[in-house]
Amino acid sequence: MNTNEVRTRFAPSPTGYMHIGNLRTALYAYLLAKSNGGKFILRIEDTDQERYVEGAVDVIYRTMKDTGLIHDEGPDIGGEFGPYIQSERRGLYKEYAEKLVESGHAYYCFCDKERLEDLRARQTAMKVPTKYDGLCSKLSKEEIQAKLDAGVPYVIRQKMPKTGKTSFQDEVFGEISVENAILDDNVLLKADGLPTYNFANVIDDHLMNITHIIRGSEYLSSTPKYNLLYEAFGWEIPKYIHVSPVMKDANNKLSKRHGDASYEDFIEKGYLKEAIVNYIALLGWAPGDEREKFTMEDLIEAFDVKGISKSPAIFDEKKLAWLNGEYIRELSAEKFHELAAPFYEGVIKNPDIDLKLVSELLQPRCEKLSDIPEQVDFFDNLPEYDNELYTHKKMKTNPENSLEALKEALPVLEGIEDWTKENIHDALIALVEKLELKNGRILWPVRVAVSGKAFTPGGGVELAHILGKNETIARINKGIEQLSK
RNA sequence: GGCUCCUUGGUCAAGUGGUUAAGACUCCGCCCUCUCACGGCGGCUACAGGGGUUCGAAUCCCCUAGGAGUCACCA
Repeated sequence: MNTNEVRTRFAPSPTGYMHIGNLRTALYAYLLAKSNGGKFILRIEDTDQERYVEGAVDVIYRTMKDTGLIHDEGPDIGGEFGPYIQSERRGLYKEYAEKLVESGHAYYCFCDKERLEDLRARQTAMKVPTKYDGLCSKLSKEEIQAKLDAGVPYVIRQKMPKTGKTSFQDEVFGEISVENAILDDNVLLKADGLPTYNFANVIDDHLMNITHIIRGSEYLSSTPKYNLLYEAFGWEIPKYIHVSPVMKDANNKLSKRHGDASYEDFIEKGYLKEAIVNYIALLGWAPGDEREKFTMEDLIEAFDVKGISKSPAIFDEKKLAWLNGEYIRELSAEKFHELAAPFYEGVIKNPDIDLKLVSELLQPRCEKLSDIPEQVDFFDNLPEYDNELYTHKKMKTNPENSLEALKEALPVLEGIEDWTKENIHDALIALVEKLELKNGRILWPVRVAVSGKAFTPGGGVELAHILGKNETIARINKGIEQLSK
């Protein structure tokens, strides 16, 4: 193995859906590895059996594959540092925890939940920091052995130094340093024999040769404790890259628990995965130049830890929508139609409507695919509309002259043999010229009559073409009829 | 509350002692135009506040305010 190789990991716990913040962390880890020609590892942290959610692992696999965050090692594909699921590594942590006990960096603790709760309650009441009081660290060897022999349940706690301070260099936040005295003697190994995150992540990151740890800034304050562990083992401390959370608004993180959209929700709404990846890459990271559109390859090439910002970023769906619109417009007509098709279902049932033509109209007019239904609802059925729709100041139209316009347009349309867009256009423009009017005087009333709406994708000519001759004539007649009343 | 951090327009952000303080989204206006959208052009809006240091501070230091994270046998 190349000892200089950059190795990063994404280590989610399978407790629910993949939310945007998680995905972004995974993205950054992937980008850091790939921009350095390194390896990206997926590790599932399922040491908390109580929070395990069935199917959550599959969501993780699916999302990563979908977005192109392809891992080089992981539970599903293996690798030389497996297993990559913490619960399958359970046997290995105990040995390390015991090593720490031997070297004096950890100790057995037999305190039960009641005592700990009581302790915490008293400390809270006294307005004193809540931390373990170290009672069991004072146990003699004999006392410990006796309890062990008696089968008293125990945990192993990390023994923190009482003096001095621990500091480290974070790649984005700079130097972070804390007084050792305030560090709590955290549980390393739980009574069920499984490690806590605090312990497992250190052991696993080391055993898996992780060189750069990218994770949320919520771990910033506990990182010194992890470093003490690395030091106790005599292991090399990895580089840390902590990233600030993605926020819903100024005060709240984006979270699935609060009903905020997950990756899959955005896909359902008709956002393109490329746009989502592109957008979240820019949420909390900037390339340093003015580019805004990035393919995954571009991101790999441009990514640099220096561009990661310290402050939290608020997720702005408007900007995502804009970016998504950019991606939609770049699609080939075929591809767009393929993606749009599901959104016509149940909205346009008339088999005479050529959906490909509808797609042509829609492609420059939607930011996300879910914008489609409301834009095309008039194709199947002409909505009820008010005659006032015929009034348009700029077009200089009103119900009276619109009635005249429709009456003029009707025979012209009826006279078109070959119902093509060009023919419809040319015929109506010829009429406009004959009557010496502005285009809008004829075309606006036609558009209103065939659609019954104030805004439509495309103009009267396009809509008439898609609706077909019979339906167009019928709708013009309907317009004439209701304007004549 | 203790500790660790954060703070450039409404939002994302560039910026590392000297700039008219970029750019993008949003919003507004104009152009294009048969509506809408696309596209083009233009505009509004920012260095949280107060002290220093310096010839000079968004950039360095201190204080204040606001915000976040963390203080579990969760991760």
